[in-house]
Amino acid sequence: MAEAPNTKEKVVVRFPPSPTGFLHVGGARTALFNWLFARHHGGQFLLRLEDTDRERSEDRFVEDILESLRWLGLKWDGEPVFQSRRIERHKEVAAQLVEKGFAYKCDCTPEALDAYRKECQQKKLPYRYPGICRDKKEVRAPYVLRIRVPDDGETRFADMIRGEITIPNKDIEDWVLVRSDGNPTYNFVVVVDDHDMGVTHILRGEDHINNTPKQAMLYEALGYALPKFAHLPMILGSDRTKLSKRHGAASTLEYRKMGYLPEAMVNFLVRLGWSFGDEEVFTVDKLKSVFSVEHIGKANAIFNTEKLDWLNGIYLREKPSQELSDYMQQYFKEELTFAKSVPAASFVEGVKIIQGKVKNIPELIEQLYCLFGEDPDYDLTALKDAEKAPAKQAISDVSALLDASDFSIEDLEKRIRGYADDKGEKFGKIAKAVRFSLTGGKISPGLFEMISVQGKETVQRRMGRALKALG
RNA sequence: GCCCCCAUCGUCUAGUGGCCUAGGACGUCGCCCUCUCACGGCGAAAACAGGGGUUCGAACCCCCUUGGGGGCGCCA
Repeated sequence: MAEAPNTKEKVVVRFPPSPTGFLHVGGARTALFNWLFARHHGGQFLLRLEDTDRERSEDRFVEDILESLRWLGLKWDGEPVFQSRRIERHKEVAAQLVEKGFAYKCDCTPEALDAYRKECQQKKLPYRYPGICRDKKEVRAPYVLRIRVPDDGETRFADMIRGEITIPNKDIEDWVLVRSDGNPTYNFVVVVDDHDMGVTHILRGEDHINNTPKQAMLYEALGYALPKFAHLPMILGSDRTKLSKRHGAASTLEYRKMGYLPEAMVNFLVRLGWSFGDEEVFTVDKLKSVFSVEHIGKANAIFNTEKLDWLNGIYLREKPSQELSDYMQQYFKEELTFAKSVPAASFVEGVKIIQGKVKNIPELIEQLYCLFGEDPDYDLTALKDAEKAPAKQAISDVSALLDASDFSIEDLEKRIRGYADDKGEKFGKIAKAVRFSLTGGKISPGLFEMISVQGKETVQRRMGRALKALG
């Protein structure tokens, strides 16, 4: 049953990656949850590139992120916002903050602070900016802008997943709003941008919980309405730590290369931290109708691809062969050059008889190569010695039998099964010999389907070569 | 060290006080189906971290311990 989207509440969410690296699967899942949340509520899903760290931001990462989202089918609304282009606005708000007395200038040097930080570590004391410049009348450039955090009290906020979260103000330092070079920091701009973009709900990783009170103070200081927060459980690597570059194929697009279908990836990712009773397999449409934060869990999940493989097999099996062929032409063109001269219709037929037996696209391509690539090398160990002579006989008989066949599956089945019956042989034996002649080994798609797809010329040529190999 | 969050099979999870001798899924292992490989079917092993409460009754509520994760930047 499609649940009617809640149209009463306006929903605007955003996904704000920073283009300082590839989009890893944790980020992809955050994007997915946001997108699903927006689609479920008939709201907007905005994209913002947090590229204020000019040193580390790169265009290729922007492209990687956009391409990852496109691949997964997570269409964003409107044009992506580049945070770096909003710096004048950020400075304007910073000035307001100083004017209202919520922020002050600080000329402590990074070196001095580092030394103090080390000292704290040695003494096993918690480090926090000690407030040296809080009441200074005069500061010398270069200086940073710090927010004045109350010494007492606590800051609390509601989390849609975890309930109320409370953090004592004494544990929050007078953090930097604007760097000495004039560039604003993350915790500051994120508030300004989310407000300006009209963001109503923030779904993000649990690693941001500690940033939330800092941001909440700013919302209050600026008189902005506080959005609703939902801190998602994290996806951890197999070593149970936060996902990062060193976790092998952490980049989303790598999974495309590994031959996972986007629908499998989406299905897999959504089940990491979200559930819907006993159901495991979801179409995107179904997700749009049933997704809800209430079913998001609290505990971190380990990224383990066993279930992904299973899901991928399901989606591979179900995908219309023509669509799957097109998909492969789009993303695996290089790998398919061996099939250039194969007629399109035969290629699709080939895909059709293999797609149900593999769990990713490289495996599918490997099998297609067996069908359409170069003739195989014959692995004589595939047949026991005692099987070789009867196999030769069967191969040569079947080859002759095929002269008159129209190569339809029905006709092939009738002829070959008939031959086995006539000979008083088990069909399995004949099949094994024929399979060997066409593949050089013992594994193949269904025999008749394979023969039909390969066609008379290839089949008889390979049979001839097999006979030669058998001596 | 300080702060925050979390805790059910190996993994993803259902479970919101009695329906739980804890359900599903992946993976693993048997068996069946079968022209091979897959698919599919059937079955098995496999978990409430520990200790205290509260209650007639606790996987579920509270506290402590332990364990795990995250955060403590002029990164985002």
